[in-house]
Amino acid sequence: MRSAEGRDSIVEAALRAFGERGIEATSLREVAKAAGVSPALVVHHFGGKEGLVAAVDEAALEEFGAAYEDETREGDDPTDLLRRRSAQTVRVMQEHPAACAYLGRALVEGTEGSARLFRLMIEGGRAEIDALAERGALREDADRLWATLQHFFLIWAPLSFMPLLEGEALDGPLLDEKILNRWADANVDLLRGGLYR
Amino acid sequence: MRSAEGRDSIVEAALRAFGERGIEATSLREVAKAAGVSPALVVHHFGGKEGLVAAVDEAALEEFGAAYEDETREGDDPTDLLRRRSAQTVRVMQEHPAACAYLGRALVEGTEGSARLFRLMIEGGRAEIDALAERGALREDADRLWATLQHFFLIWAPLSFMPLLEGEALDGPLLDEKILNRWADANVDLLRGGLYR
DNA sequence: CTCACCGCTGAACATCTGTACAGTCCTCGG
DNA sequence: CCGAGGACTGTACAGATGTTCAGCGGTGAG
Repeated sequence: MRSAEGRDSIVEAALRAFGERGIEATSLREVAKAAGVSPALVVHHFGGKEGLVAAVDEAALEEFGAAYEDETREGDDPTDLLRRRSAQTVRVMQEHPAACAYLGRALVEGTEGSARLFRLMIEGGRAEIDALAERGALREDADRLWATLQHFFLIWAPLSFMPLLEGEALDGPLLDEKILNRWADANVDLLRGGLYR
Repeated sequence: MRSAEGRDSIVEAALRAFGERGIEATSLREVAKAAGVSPALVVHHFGGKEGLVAAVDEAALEEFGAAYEDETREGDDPTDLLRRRSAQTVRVMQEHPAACAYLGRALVEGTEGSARLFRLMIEGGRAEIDALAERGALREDADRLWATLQHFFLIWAPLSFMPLLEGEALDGPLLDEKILNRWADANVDLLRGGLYR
């Protein structure tokens, strides 16, 4: 049973195509052609486009989650935690550009997997904020729900707006190392001390 | 010539439908039915779907731009400027929910009008940041390009992620007054002083 | 060997999409 | 009154899309 060969190539091609052109905008036939496979095989393996999207969601989340292993060491000061999380995010995005691009799309197209990702990010982010708050590192008047969402926006909005950014504001690919680092530094600065006096 | 009647009802219906379900996901026939009009009339007036999207872009941008009149008075301190801009945004979003929802969608679906909106927001935001910097209100080490983009994300990401937010994180419509105010306050707090110590 | 199984395909199908076209109704300038 | 023009419609069409189905070929268990 070398079943996985065709299946995996389909998921891989779909991940890439969905991430680049959008999920709804990409047809089964395009995915099949990119995977070097007949459209019927996609249906055979996944039952239809809906099943394909679910499988791609699964694959992207798994890849992302595996890369985003928790490296937190308790006891560090909050600025370090922020910096470490930031560097981690940069690394994940660099090493898994296709999965990140796909998830950025999925978040605004509303797939089921993206809702799961959103819940995970929100719950994890909230927990971390609460932990920082207990250590007295958070402004005591902070709105924790919206603080969590702000973190989420600062991280994911660039991915969802990627075409716009790359076409109108940046001078290169968002997932380029230099740009990614500038972005991450700016986020840390904003979260730590704001922009204005 | 009461030409505008049918035309306007089509644009209005399209704005609403595109904002709710997405542009690509909404067919000409749905728009026509919602406007109480035949699909052929849409083609007659706009030449096709592409033309419709352009017209809706135009209408949304005009509505948004007209509502977002510049009320800046020079000489105020930066915190006031931030608060005023914030209140202004809340007001615009409350009073023009359909246009805002549409623009949020358009930004991630990449219509031509959305690119124009993006450029406007970026240029305007950048100019304001530069002005604040000249008055010494900006952190001197701030990355002004990304600071501009951060402003943009904090304002527009919630609109683009609206279904996700309302389904998973908020306990009501994003464009509700209370929620909108909490959001705006959180943004001002973050931009002024960051979240952490 | 053989037979069931499974990955895989080509062709066909119904449906939905955007669009074209011929023609109807109404209004308005002459 | 009349003719032109434009808002508007019903119908039809070509193409794309997701999906179905009968069948091919190779592989592994009995």
